[in-house]
Amino acid sequence: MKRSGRRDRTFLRENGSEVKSPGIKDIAKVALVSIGTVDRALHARPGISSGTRARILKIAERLGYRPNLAARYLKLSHQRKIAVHLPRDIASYFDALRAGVRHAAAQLQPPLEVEFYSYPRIGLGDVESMQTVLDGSCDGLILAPGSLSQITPMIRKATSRGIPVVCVATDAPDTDRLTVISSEPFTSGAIVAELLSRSRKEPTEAAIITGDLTTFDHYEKARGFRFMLSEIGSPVKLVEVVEAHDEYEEAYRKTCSLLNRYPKLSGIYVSTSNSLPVIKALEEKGRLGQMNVVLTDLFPEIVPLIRTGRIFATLYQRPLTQGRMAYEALYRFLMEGVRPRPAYRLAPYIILRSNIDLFLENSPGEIRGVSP
Amino acid sequence: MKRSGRRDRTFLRENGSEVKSPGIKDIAKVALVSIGTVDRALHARPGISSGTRARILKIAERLGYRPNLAARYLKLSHQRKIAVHLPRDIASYFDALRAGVRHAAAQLQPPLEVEFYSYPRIGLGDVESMQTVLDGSCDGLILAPGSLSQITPMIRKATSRGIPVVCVATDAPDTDRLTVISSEPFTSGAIVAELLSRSRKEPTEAAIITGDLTTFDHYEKARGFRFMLSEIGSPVKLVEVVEAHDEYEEAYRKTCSLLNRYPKLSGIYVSTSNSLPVIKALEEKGRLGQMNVVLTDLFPEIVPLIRTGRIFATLYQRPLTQGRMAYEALYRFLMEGVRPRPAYRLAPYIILRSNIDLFLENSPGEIRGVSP
DNA sequence: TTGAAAGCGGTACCAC
DNA sequence: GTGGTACCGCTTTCAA
Repeated sequence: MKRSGRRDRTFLRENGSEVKSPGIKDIAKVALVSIGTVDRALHARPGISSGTRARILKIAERLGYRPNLAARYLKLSHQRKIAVHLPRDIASYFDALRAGVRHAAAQLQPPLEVEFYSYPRIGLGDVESMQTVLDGSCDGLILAPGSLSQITPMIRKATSRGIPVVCVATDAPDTDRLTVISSEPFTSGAIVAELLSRSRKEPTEAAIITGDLTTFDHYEKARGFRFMLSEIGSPVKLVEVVEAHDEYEEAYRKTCSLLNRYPKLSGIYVSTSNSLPVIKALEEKGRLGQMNVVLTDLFPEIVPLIRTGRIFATLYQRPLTQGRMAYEALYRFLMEGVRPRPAYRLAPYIILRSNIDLFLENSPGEIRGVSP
Repeated sequence: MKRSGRRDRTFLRENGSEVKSPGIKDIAKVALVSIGTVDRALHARPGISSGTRARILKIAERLGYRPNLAARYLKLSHQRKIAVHLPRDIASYFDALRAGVRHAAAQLQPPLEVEFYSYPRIGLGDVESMQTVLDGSCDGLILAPGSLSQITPMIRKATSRGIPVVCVATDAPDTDRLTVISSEPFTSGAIVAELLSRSRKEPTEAAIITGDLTTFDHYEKARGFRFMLSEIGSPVKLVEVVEAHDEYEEAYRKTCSLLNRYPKLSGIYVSTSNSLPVIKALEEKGRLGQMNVVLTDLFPEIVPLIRTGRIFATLYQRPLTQGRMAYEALYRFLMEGVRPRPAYRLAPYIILRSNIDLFLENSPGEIRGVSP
């Protein structure tokens, strides 16, 4: 039987007995130097001759030296601190994102100190929020860059001071942020186009209700939608892209108008979280349940609509995972010096009538599953 | 501006200055005892009067004592070892599961020592594989319980010796395994039924190709499929459930026969990984691309078929996540005494033409994303 | 029943 | 350039 083992802190001696994995003392003993010298060699510190350094490094490698992180953190126990700047709105989304950060922080030992700063909503209070923290001091930043023109220089300032910045939810291009974790909007749009097109032969009409096409995320969703329609030669025709600017009244009004103008409209894709006014309009016109409606994100009001099939699907942008990954990326960079990829683009989950209960079972509070 | 902080190892003194979080020394100082006594109190060790214990515990609570895990692990550095027993087949699935375990092991510090044991396939060599490890010694077990009748007593034996067992991929009911991490089969079947039914008005026929209906996982998928058909009043009629016993030849032969007998069959759900023979049969009969086909799991041969739309979808059972969660559950139990939920049921991912590339971008080797 | 002290494996600092 | 040593917070052992 094959037996492929993995030994982290122990290794097999030739006689087969297990011994503890080597530490700097073992290296020192073999190299006939002191542990101080070994330390200098391993960390490329000054005050050591290149000859001994090379010799020690080779020995360390031969012995399979791996530092004991517990010991290191114990000694260096100066707590690092990161700040998380996110809007309060939309709560269902950003609360989950914060929960993801918290979850990851509880998992990775030793934890970073995390401070949460909340401002009313994107574009309102975000700049001030970040300003206060830059005046103070912290070792890393997680934020959702809303008003790009104002946030971009702040990100620059932070990184120029050596403070790594991780963007979540949306990206800040042309900055040297450490990385970005976001749901991939183009794919979201493409998925919806595919779902709405599936097994239709006769031509039908669909519309998108979005926020603002100058927003990268919103634009990309529409682009992905169009792309997939043509890619699969869909019989669905996109008749309109409605910008509702994430306002309740505007979305309601424009949806009513849309439904009046397209009595045969059979599909709607709401590509932001602003879906409640759209549903209200559909309901009032008696067309909820008659059309294929795909939404974005999941919150309590949506659940019964999906359970009963009045809403076909919603795309869940995995805020919990985003938060967890943002923390992890920052953690590994701060604690281990590991640079993450420049971007992590998550595939959204497709939530349907058939799987929504499983999603709900796994989400509330418990986040990813294994926590208490 | 609201500022909700979270302090793990530091706390705010009344004057607002940050100090390090209290350790057992601080408790000892306040309680006017030695750190040894504090230790006895905190760990409910013998040799301490219940009076002082209560007093110390109260002080510890008041100070918000949280043990420094780095220090604890440093001192206790006896490495715990877990064994992972999984079949070699189906490699695309179980290799990913192993990778998930490895990934989690690299994340959670200090790592457990992980030994991988592989046997040819479920039902072949699994019992022997587990036997060897029970003879040896380890602190925990991760395994896919295949031949229930034989594995069940071994799980009993392990747990009776105090060795926790985590099941993955499939469950072993009526044992006291610590927990099970698996993809939810009933939901898988339900999702496929919903996908195949969507926006069909005229009656159509569908079939399931499965392994063996006496296998819980396979049975549940068929049950979920049937359930969702009736739940949504689907026009799709399930005409046959074919058992192919995960054999290539048998699946090919039976699919050919199926296609001959149902010339109007428009949907097929392959509920195990054994999809290649089915695809071959479809291709030879010229019906690949003509029908709605939904598969299970993702491996290289499938990718181009989905990209070109010849296969509608595949349900990905998230082996990486399963592996990661299994390790995490075992880790938290062994290291922190945290008991996991009795079962974690994962929602499968729906992979379509529109999102397959994003899945591939995030999967290969990099597993969950943030690792190097 | 309690106190004192020795490490665990690193890092950092001082003395040579 | 190099060696020696204190110390991080906790567990454990031995002595009182």
